[in-house]
Amino acid sequence: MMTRKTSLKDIAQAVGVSTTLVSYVLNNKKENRISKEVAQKIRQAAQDLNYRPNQIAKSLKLNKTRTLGLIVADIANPFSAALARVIEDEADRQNYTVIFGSSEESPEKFQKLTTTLLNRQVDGLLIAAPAGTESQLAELQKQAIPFVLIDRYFPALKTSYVALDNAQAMYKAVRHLINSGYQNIGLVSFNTSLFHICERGRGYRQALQEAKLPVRKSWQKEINNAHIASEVSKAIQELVLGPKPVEAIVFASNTLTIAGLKQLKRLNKKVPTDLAVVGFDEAEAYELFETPLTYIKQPVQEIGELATQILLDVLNSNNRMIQANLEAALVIQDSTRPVMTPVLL
Amino acid sequence: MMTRKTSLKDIAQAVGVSTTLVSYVLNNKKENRISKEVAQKIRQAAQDLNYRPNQIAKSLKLNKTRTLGLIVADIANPFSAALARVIEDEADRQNYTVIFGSSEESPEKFQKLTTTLLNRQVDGLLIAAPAGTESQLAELQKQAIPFVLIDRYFPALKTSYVALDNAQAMYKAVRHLINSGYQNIGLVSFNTSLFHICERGRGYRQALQEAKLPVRKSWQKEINNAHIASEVSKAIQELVLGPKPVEAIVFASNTLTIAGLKQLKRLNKKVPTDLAVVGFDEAEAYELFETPLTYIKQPVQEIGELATQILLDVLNSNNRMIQANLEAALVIQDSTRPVMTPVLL
DNA sequence: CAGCTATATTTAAACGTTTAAACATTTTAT
DNA sequence: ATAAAATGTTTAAACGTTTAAATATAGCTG
Repeated sequence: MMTRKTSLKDIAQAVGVSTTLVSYVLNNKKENRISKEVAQKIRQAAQDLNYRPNQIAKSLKLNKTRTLGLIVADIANPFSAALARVIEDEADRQNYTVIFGSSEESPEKFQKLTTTLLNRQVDGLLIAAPAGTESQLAELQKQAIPFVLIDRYFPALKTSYVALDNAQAMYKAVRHLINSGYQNIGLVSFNTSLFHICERGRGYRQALQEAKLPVRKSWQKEINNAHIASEVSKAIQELVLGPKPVEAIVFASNTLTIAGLKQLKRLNKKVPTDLAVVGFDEAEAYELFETPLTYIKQPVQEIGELATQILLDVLNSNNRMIQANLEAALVIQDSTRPVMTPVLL
Repeated sequence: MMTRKTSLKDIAQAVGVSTTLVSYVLNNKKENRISKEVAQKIRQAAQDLNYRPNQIAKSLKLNKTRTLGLIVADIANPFSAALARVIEDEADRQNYTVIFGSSEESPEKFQKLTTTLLNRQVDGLLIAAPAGTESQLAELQKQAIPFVLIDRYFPALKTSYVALDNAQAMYKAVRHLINSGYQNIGLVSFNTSLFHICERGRGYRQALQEAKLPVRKSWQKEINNAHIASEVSKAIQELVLGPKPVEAIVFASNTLTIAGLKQLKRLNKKVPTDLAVVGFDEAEAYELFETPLTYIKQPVQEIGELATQILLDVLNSNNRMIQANLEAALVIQDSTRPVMTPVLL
């Protein structure tokens, strides 16, 4: 019953040649040396026996698995999911398979994941690193394991990465708000050491400073990623109902944006009448908000493709260390409608 | 430089024993036979040399990869993403790795994916099958490849599956609408041969029939999955603005629900004042809609866990063919607020 | 001390590939 | 006619594991 899968040996036996010859034919090697008839017979037999090369054996021999490991921050996050999809596509195009895992922002889970993936002999890694994993990455580097960081990176670490120009992205958003007549602008970001998030804060402050607007500590809310719902609710409440209410809020991630919009809805604050809002990232959810949202759009496609390409280049020893900070687009919609100036009224 | 990874052989050499012994020690086999000191020395050496077992070699030898293949319909869909996450977790708990791919509902892509995954010698497959893949599944079955269907299944195919009790789920939703005073109820579903979707239609009709309400063809919209945005827009328009407008709409998937809500917003129809709505599946997006949505909640966790467990049981030859139709919950919120009856006014 | 048992370790083959090198046969050149 | 070159195919080893079977050594029994 349980017929074993056909191997090169089986084909060799069927045709009456050596497995070597079968291997050569099926891999199109030494083409000029092999007689047409035999090659034909071998191909026919392979087809007849429904031959499927055993990638495991191949991997063992060649010490290459044509498999990439992908570690995302949280596969349930649409940004991660989109990235995973792009990377999977690009890898597939180059005949690579992707194994993925989600670190849930935990350094321990991250450690475990890299171990698992490396045990499976992935050829290289694409990593969205959680906070506090810098030393782990340095260790990988020391072991000469090829990897490319995506989305997040550590300025002190000399590695290839593909990320956003986060400061610029946020700067652009805040400039847009200022140009649209908003002056009291709040920020809802994370309480984290992650460099890319800090950069978003920096872009926000830089835009305010350049416009000679005050940079208030109380308007920069830092949320703990583990308690988004409650902390964002509180933050928004303080921003819009406090003694110095803001005229606009800019968010530093899609999850923060969604939590924020929910709370604004709950507080019955109207956008942009009561305040303007700029979201981060795209999300289907935004489209169901009362007002079409102005948001910072990340080039997910480019990030995923470039990162994959860099990694594959490294694997094919076309060595190149690349540090890319791609530019975000600001999609301007009604949530940041320009303020009617008193002069015009 | 590029130091090769340490193998059993290296450890054996370091300690001065055979690789066999190293293998035994590191796998805790023949424990009672091996001298404590040697075992200790071997373990120490393994640690010192940072030994990582080569899973590829192991797989080749044991003809088991401890890898599951997961084929989802579309990883960008939150339902798929959630499922992937649950499955990944459950597999990981049993020390299995998951390789996944997304068929995008295409039988060709599906074919390619199964081939890829099988070439990588996955031990078994978890499959959300696209329409038109029944024969491919039958073929897998013929080749005695262990798999479990998730979410979708084919009644004619004797396979293990874990899915929803789709008819029941929809029946429940429509009954709830009827009990809440709605009589003219529209359905937005897919134009597909997929059994689980058809079942949703059946549940809808059954509820209407039992309540002696007319079942109108024009109230059952069938959308082509490739053109959701445009076709749902049109369907909604017809349902709410046509000669016989409906009082309620029930959707047959999360994507349809989101597209529908967007259009209702565009048409400025108020829920539940102008009409009631029942969504399918959960989605973060629902929470940003003007009205908290009544929706059919799938037990994603259970589906993923059960499917994985069944597959693993099969792999451990605790054979069991299981066909599970799990029950959905109806989360009742404001979008189906009971109609004020004239009597009460 | 022969024979047995228990304990500790090794030998050798296998999993399914790849590939350098060897071998055998035919063709070409001189 | 013979050496050299070209053509076609095979041999053998290797990748890093696992594991049945063989072997070696010591301890015990009567």
